[in-house]
Formats: sequence, C-alpha cells, structure tokens
Amino acid sequence: MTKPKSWTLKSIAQELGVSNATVSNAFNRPDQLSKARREEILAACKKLGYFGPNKAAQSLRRGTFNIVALVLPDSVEYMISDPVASSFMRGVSAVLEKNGINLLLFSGNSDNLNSVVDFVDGFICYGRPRNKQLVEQLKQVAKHVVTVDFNIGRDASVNVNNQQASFDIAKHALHKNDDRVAILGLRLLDNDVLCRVYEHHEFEAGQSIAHQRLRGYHQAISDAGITLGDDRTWNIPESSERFASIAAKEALNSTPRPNVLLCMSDLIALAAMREALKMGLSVPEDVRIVGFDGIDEGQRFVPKLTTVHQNSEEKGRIAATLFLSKEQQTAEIDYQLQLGQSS
Amino acid sequence: MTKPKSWTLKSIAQELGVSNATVSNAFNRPDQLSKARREEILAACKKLGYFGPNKAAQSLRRGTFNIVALVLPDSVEYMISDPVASSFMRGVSAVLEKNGINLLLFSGNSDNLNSVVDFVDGFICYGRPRNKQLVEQLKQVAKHVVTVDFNIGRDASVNVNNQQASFDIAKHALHKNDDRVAILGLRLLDNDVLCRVYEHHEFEAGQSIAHQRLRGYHQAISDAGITLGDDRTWNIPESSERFASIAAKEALNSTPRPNVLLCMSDLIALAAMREALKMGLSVPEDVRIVGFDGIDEGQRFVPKLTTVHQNSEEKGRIAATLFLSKEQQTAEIDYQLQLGQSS
DNA sequence: ACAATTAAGTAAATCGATTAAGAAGCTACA
DNA sequence: TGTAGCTTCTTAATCGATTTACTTAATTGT
Repeated sequence: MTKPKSWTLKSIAQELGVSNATVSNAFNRPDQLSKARREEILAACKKLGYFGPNKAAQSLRRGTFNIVALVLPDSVEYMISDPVASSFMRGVSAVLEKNGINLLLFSGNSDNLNSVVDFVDGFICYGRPRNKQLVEQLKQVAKHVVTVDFNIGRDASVNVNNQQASFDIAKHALHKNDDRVAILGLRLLDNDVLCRVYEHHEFEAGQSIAHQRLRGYHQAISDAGITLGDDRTWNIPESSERFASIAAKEALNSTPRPNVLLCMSDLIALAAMREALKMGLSVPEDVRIVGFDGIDEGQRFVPKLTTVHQNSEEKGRIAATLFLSKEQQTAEIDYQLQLGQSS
Repeated sequence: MTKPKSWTLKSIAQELGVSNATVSNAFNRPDQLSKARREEILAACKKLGYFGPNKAAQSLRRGTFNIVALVLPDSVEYMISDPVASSFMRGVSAVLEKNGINLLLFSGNSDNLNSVVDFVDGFICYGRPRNKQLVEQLKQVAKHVVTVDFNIGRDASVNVNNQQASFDIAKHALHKNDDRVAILGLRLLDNDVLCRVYEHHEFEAGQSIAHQRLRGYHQAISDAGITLGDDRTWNIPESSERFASIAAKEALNSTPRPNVLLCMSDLIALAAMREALKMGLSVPEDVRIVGFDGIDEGQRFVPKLTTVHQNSEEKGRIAATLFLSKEQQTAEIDYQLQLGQSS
C-alpha cells in the first residue's frame, strides 16, 4: 500500500478519485456538492484518518487564524501571577473560548510584534507594554487592535476612569487637613527602580495609569486642604510583595510618619498593612491604608482592605467582545469603592 | 506608483529587480549571496517597509511554528486563577520566552486538538485534561508532547511522587491511633459534583493525581493503626473557596467530628481553616489541617499552613526545557514538607 | 591558455490548502 | 430540436514563502 501516514487534501482526493476542490468543498461548502457525495467523502476521510484541512494552510489562504494575541504589559512570566491581570485574562479567555478562538500570550517585553503578527487575527493589548517599540508597532499594525487601560487611537479601547476613581478613594481616606499622606505608586517611572521620587514633571501630563491615578490623589489631597510634601511619593516598579514591603517600611519610617497611605494596588496595600502591623501600628487608628483593584485577598484580610474595585474579569469580557465585534468604539467601564476597615 | 502597501517576498523582489530566492536568502541564508548584495537588499526592504518573510507562510513551508500549546486540565478561564497552575505557567513561559517561543493557551475542556495542532510545534500538557477525547488525541498526535503530572506514554513527562508526598504529610499530621481523620479530596471523581464519597473502587487503581494522593493518605492512616470510616471522604470538584468551604463545613460538623483534615490543596486547606476558626475551633488544638501545594497565601496565614511544597515554577521550567530538548525522558521532581503551625 | 573549481544568482517545484471560472450532463420549455 | 438554466464537479490560479538543482561568471592551478 502507498498510503501516506498523514493525509493531505490532495492525497486524500487522489485516493478517493475526486478532485481537490470537491474534498475541500465537502468540508467547507456543503452547497457546492451533492449531499450523497459529501457524506460519502466525509465518511471516507474519517475512516482513513484525515481530520480535515490543515489549519495552517487554510489560514495562509484565508488570512484568518482563529488566534488572538493578548499583549501583556510585562513578561508573561510576571503577569500571570498578578491577580488583577489574571482576572482580566479570565474574562478574555472566557469569551474567546466560547467563540472557539485561541489565546496566544505575548510579552510586553518583546521588542517585536513580528514574531506573531502573521499568525493572529489581531491584538488585545492590556495596559501599555513596557517596551515602547511595541507601542509604535501596535499603532501601525494592519490587524485589529483593542487596547485596554490605555489609548493609542486604534480601533477600540476599554478604559476605567482612573483619575476619578483615585480621587474618590483618596477623598474617602482623607479626614482632616493635618493628615500626613504618603503615596505608594506603582510604575510611576519607566525604569525598574524602587525609589522615593522627589519631583517629576511628566506626572502632570502622563497618560499612564499610574499618572492618571496620581493626579486623582493630588486633586483629592489639595481639595482636602493638604499640602503634599515633595518627598512623600514612592515608586514601586512592580506589584510584588518584596518591593512593596521595602517601600512601605521606608514610608512608615519617614518623617513625618504618615497616617494615610495611598497605594496604587491592593498587593501594595496589603504589604503595607503587614509592615504597619509588624511595626506595632494599628490600622486604621495609626495609619489608614487604601488600595486599588479589589482583589480577593484584600477582602479576606483583617482588617478588610478599603479599595477601588474594578471588575477586571468584566473588563476582559468587554475587551474580547469588542474585539470580536470588530467595531470601532471606546468603552468606559465602572468601578466601585469597596469599604473595609483599613481606613 | 504601483507600490502595494503590504509587501510580499515576491513583490519586493520584483521591485528590487532580483529573484524571489535572493531576497529569501538575504533574510535566511547569508552564505548564499554576497555580503554587499545582502546588505543592499536588507536596507532596501527596511526602507520600503518590508519587515521580513511572512511567518505564516514560512511556517507552512518549514513546518515549524515557534508556538507551543500549553494544554491545561480545565478551561483557561478557570486555570488562570489557580495559584499552582499559574505558577507552573510562569515557569513554562519564562523558558519559552527566553527562547523566543510563543505560548498558546489551550483549554482542557475543548474536544478537539484539531483547532491548534496545525499551528504549533507541540504540546506541554499540564495534568490530565478534563475532556477524555483530548487525551486520546494527545496520544496519537504527530508532534512533540510533554506531559506533566500524568503519563500517556508519550515523548517525555514530568512527575512528582504524589503518593509518597501525601504519605509523608499525612504521617506528619497523624499523632495517635484514635485520631479522627477526614479527607477533603480534589477531583476524585470525573464529574463536577461536590459530594461525600462513600465507596469507589477506581480509587485503588486510578492514575489521576487525586487517586495517587488518596493512596498516600490511606497508607499513612493504616500505618498509624487507624481505620478510616467509609464516610470520611469528600470530593471537591474544583479548588475554589466556595466549594471548599461547603465541604469543610460539612466535614467539621460530621460525626465523629474530625480532629485531622487531610486536604488535597492549599486552597482547600485554607478554606477549611477559615471555617474551623469561624466555628470557634482552634487550629491545631481542636483540628489539625494540612494542605498540598505550598502556595504563598498559606505561608502568610495565621496559623501558618503545614503543607507539601512542590516548586511548580521549577516544574514548569523543567517541562519547557524538556520540550525544547526534544528528548525522550521522564523527570521526577522533588517536594518538601513545609511545616507550619496548622498541624 | 585551458580545464577545474568556486561563487552568485535564478527557475521552478513545493508546502497544504481555497476559490473563481468553466466544463459536462441533465431537465425544462417553447 | 435548440437553448436556457441548474447541478455537480474539475481545472488552474493563488496565498507567501523555502529550497533543490541548475546556469553563468569569475577565479584558480598548472
């Protein structure tokens, strides 16, 4: 027998004594051949072990892939353990899976969209990718792009009003005009450094999430009649326990000792709470701490964390749905203050 | 001008007045043409905005894709928020990213590998996929397959000795021969039901992780001279707070009230601890609780969780490395007992 | 100066499919 | 009977590349 182990459209057509096109049509366009013929062919294919047209070839020809790339702000490795990001991914994958579309994870550290652009139907980009070259490429790429939590003027985007939300939560945390505020910021700076920031003019105009949130804080602070010292802001390069603890400890030991800590993520806020408790401070009596995100662990912590809850999963669902609809539009999604005992 | 907006190898070759092959060689086989010619061509391409050969076409021709599918045991949506699974993914993606290989997430619920098999270089399969058809397909697929935490006799696999580990942790938890033991099992049954299991003969021979662990528990229990009642085992269909709490509550209210809870995951153990504390029981005085996995939250909990720590990230790295090496081999990886105050 | 070797580049087959255009056979209707 | 209209199926071009085998031209050795 000269049966090849792995069939192709061509070889199977030959075997069955029909043309290429007929087999293809049997799989893709039932109206192009008689019902009898079609069933005969499909049955024969099944029997011989040909499971349908090769998807890679199909995709090359058709130009569609059934794959969407999820571009993460940072390395996949790092992002996958971030509760907020993974919640977002959950929403995205739920919608895609339901539509039979596969998800390709793409690192925001890569310097070239090129390695995947020819394989995907488009991009869902969650937060501004760390590598700026990627941003430029995303602006120009000839496929559908949905951005989330940032904007590059592409097809569609999903956003939360970070400034307003930060304003709200800060306003809630601030009681009197002699409150001593410190800010534990997440990725305020481009580089990876953990540091105390003294002055940085980009903050006033920056479009990153961190800058938006910072403006919300600043507005609430000044509304409360407080003057924020120029040494009251820390930059934490990634939302990890380790970095957050160091920054929190430093902030809590700084003079004047802050009695309000505005944290740009729940992970940071939780680390700060642990440090505060370890130092014998009580929360919220000695120091009020608020977070951002609304992760589960914050709600289980004692005292329960006061934070801004944004439904990241919903955000993911919306982003994916928007992607699938191929519509051009901008969605703004809701957030809620989640009041705990930490402030 | 008749410049097409998006170049192809062919059109760019025409534009430059050279052959197809020469342009291809300029990108892929520098030794096949003069240095001068090559640089001239590459420069021209850059200038015209041709970023290199289309990857999809390249892949079709070459049969390699630079994509590996990570087959998860359950839906992507669900798996991405599981701390152990995401830790594993972290390890995998770290290695793949370093090697310029992209990661495609594939749901263990899908009933057809077909939708991706033609797009990937192979599969890393983390745990037995929920859908059994997938398992059959994985056995037969003509691409490289590495399985983790289960075995189908394919190219390579990575395993932990679950039975031994469970034996060890159970032995540690059991003190006297009048200990009253209950088991909170994870996915002991195929179906999605939360229930108390009375008898199930498959347990004795099953190869799933849950069955391996169960055998370890049983062995330690009988070694300790304890007879396990046939109504002391619960099946929890997924490692979630909700299900775990219900099962834990039921177990703790059952007669005789257990003073040892063997939990097949940390998430379950943590939920059980919360329920126990809520009921006014003290841990470990009234009830000793042990988990499995070694997630971060367990180490932060008060009392600190006693558990089996397996380095999932390392497991991921090993799986990915094994995949890349294309070797045929089986790796067994280590585990450690992590002793806390919960037992 | 002539054959042998090497270098540089090209033509054409191929990867595995889709699909527009057309051929062959059949029915129907005047 | 001739032609119009359907069905059903096939031929051949195409998607965007890679690669083997071949042609030419230049270099080398003697």
